[in-house]
Amino acid sequence: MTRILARDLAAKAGETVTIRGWLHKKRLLGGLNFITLRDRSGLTQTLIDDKDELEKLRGLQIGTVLALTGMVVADERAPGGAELHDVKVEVEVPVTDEPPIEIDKPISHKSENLDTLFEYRVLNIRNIQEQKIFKLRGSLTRYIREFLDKNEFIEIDTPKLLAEPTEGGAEVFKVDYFGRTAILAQSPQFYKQIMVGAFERVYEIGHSYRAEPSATTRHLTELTMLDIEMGFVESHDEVMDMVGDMTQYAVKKAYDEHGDDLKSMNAPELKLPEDGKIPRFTIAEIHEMYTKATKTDTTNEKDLIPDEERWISDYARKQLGSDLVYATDFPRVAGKFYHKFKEDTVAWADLLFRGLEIATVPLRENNYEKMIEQMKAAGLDVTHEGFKYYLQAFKYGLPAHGGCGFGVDRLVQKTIGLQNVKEATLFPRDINRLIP
RNA sequence: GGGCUCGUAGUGAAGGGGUUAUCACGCCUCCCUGUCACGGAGGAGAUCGCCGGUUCAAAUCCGGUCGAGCCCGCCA
Repeated sequence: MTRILARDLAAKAGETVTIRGWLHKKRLLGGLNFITLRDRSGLTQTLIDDKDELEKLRGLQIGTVLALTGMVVADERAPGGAELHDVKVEVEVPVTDEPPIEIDKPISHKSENLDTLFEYRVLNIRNIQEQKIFKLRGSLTRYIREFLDKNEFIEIDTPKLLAEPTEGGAEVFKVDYFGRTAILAQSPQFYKQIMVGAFERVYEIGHSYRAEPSATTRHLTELTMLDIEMGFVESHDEVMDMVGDMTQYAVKKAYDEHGDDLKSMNAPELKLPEDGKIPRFTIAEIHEMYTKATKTDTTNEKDLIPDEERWISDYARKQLGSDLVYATDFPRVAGKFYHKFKEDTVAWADLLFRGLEIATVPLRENNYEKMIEQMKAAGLDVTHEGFKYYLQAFKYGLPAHGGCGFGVDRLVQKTIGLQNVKEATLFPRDINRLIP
């Protein structure tokens, strides 16, 4: 008999159907016994009154894979308004070992229990509430792709195994590569810029690897980055607007699609600027406002300190009605050799979402001679093989361009309001976790 | 890398010098015909992370160690 899903049960009243899924809950009341089955669409309640059928489930634990065949009966006492009666039980995969955790109840996300959360990820991802996080995540990246595709960006994939560190900055992982040393890519930075020379507009959603010994609620060693690069840009504003529009589009759509789920996860109410213009403050302005408001002097910092990120986000939400805010005009000293510089500042903005940096949005230097100059000024060996192919792109024609590095894990985390970025990741990798 | 906090049945928690180591959920047995965090009766399950020290006596105090969490730093 053809399988039907839990969500379609009510429409099949009066018919005999088969559902397949996992044993989710037994409620044995004696003569009247309820069995809840879980499939990808939800839960189905079934009523088993036949002693022999019930006996097939003796000793079988939650998670047992079952096929249940019975008559669909509409009954308002049943969750979802319908349930299965006169059920025939077929055990497809028996589970006899007691599961180490309970999955029919909310899984603890308290920070002190995160270790258990990830230790038993294989099982707790079967929890319906837990699955909402990753269904939302799937939707967010789907809407991001939708927006970028509409705007004629090409999705690309670039290598994660690289020859050697050339960019500076974050620490890299080294791996043995047939006797040579390879490194894991910290970002697709070079490759996406190179691709601007061919496609103008490109993006990639892929993994980046950071060997920084950062033990915080916002760092992973393996993270999912959305990298975007667009050519023939007129201004930094144009890039910031594009990234801002994309973010608002994806988050708004996700809220529309998953409103009930987000509510059940206690996600904050979404606040986006009515005119679609994300508020902007320069780093210097934020330092000044923060210093004035908190009496903590940050005016000599080159970047925002984490508390400033939270503070300015709080300000933007409460005063300006926006969960998103841009911090612009980083001081010149914060810039890297591939950035486009202004007089005292660098064309680099951070997009903050609910207190956390979720994207860096810079403009790149595209002039070959200037690049060489800036690389030398940064103390880099421009004749190094690692730069050869990168510089070819500049030498043979790279238009003005800019883009962003956008943390997908952080976007998911903050959309829901999770405390730790790892909670938004199926199998997080951090400074001391490599399994499962 | 620095600071602070925490390791007690499978899971989540209580207890902070002398207890038979407590509770909830889960698990096992039995009762229960409308449960949906079902209910009721009974039961099993813990050398209190590990090593050492103090003490007549350590889950409890001290030191070390291992593991975890949070904040800071680092960080495209």
